Amino acid sequence: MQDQKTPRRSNRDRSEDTRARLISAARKLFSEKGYGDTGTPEIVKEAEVTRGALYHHFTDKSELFRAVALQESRDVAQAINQNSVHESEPVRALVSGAQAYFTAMTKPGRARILLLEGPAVLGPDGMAEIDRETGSASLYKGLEWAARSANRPDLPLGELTTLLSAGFDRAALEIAMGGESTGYIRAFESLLQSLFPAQK
Amino acid sequence: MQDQKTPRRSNRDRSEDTRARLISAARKLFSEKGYGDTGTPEIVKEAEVTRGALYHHFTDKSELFRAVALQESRDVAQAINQNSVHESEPVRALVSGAQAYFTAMTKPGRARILLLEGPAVLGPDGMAEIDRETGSASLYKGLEWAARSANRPDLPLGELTTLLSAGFDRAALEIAMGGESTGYIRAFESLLQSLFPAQK
DNA sequence: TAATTAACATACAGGCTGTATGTATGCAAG
DNA sequence: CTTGCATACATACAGCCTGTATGTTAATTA
Repeated sequence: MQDQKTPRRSNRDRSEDTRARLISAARKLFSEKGYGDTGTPEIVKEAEVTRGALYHHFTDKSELFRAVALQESRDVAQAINQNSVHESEPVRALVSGAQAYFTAMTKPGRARILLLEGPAVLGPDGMAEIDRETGSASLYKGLEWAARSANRPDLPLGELTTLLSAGFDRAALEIAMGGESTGYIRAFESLLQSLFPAQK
Repeated sequence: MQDQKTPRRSNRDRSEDTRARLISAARKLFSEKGYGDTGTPEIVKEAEVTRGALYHHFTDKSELFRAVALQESRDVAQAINQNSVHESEPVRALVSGAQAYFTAMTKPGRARILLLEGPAVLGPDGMAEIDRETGSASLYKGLEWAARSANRPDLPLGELTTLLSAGFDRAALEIAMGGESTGYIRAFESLLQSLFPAQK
C-alpha cells in the first residue's frame, strides 16, 4: 500500500507536472491581465507552487512567457493541421487555411499572447523564431503553388508571404476581439483571386 | 537686469518645457530599452526633472507613453504630408504613400514605439485611437479612388484597408530593422496592380 | 548504502511604482 | 501692493516585484 502523504513520484514526473502547472497558470494570467501586470507571486499562487520552483525551471519571467507562447503557437499549428481540408485549387487552399487560422486564434487570450504581448516581450526576432517552427513556411508553399498555377513567376513571393501573414494576424486579432470573420475571408478571397486569376 | 538664479518664467512656459523634456527623455529611453525596462527614475534623470514633475503632468507611466506615441504618430503624419507627391493615378498614389510611410518609419525607435510596444502597452484600441487621428483614413480614400478607377465596386474596402494597413506596418518594421524597402515596394505594387488593373 | 544531484523552499537585497504631503512661485482680486 | 489661492513642482514613504543566494528534502547513482 502506497504512502498517501508522499506519492513518491519520480523526479521527471514532478518536473513535468510543475512546468505544466506554471505554464498553464502563466497562460491564464498573462492573457487576462497582460505580461506587465502579472507578477510571479500571483502566477505561483495560481499554479500552487513556489517562486523557487519557477526560477528553478525558467531563468526569468520572460522565459516563462516564451514557453507559454511556444505552446500556444504549437497548439495553433496543430489545430490548423487537424482542420485543414485538402483542396485541389491553390486559392481555395489558402482561404481554407486562413479560415482555420482564424478559428484557432479565437481561443480566449491566444491572440493577445501571440500577437500583442509576444512581439513586445520577446521582440520580433523572438516571435519569428517561434513562428518559424509552426506557420510561415506553409503559407509560402501555398503562395508558390498559386503563383505556379496562375502563371505569375513575376511575384516577389517572400515579401508577399510577409505581407499576407501580417494581414492574417491583424484580421485574426480583429476577429478575436469580437469582429466578424466573413468580411475578412471575402477580402482575402478578393485579394488572392486578383493576384492569382484562374487560368483559361 | 533679470535675476540670473530665477529666470522668472511664466507657469505655462515652465509646464510646456517640463512636459516636452519628459516626453523627449521618455521617447529616447522607451525606444532604446523598451517600456518595461525603463524606470521613471531613469526618465526624470534624463529629463533633468523630478518624479514629482512627472506625476504632476501624467497620471501614470502608461500615460507618458501615450503622449510619446501620440507625438510620434503626429510626426509620421506630418512627414507623409510633406513628402507626398501628387499623383494622377491611384495605384501610383498609394505606392508613393507607402514609400513615404516607410521612410518616415525608419527614424530610430519609431517603429518600436508605434508598432511593437504601443499595441502591448495601450492595447489595440488605444493605438487605433491614436492612428485614427493620423493615418488610416487616407489609406481608405486611396483604395476607394483606386476601386472606382478600376471598376471594382465588389471589393470590401473596409477590410482591405485593415489588411493593407497591417501589411504596411509589418513591412515598415522589417525595413526599420534593416531590411530592404525595394522588395516590399514591388510587392505592394504587384498587389495593388492586381487588385486594380489599369482600365483599357 | 553512501554520495551526489535534482527539485524545490525560504529569505533577502535592491529597485520601481504610485501616493501623500510639503513648499515655493505665479497669478488674480481688491 | 498685498493677500489669498492655485499651479508646479519636490520629498518622503509604503507596498510590491524581480532575481539571487542559500538551505532542505527527496530521488538517483556509484
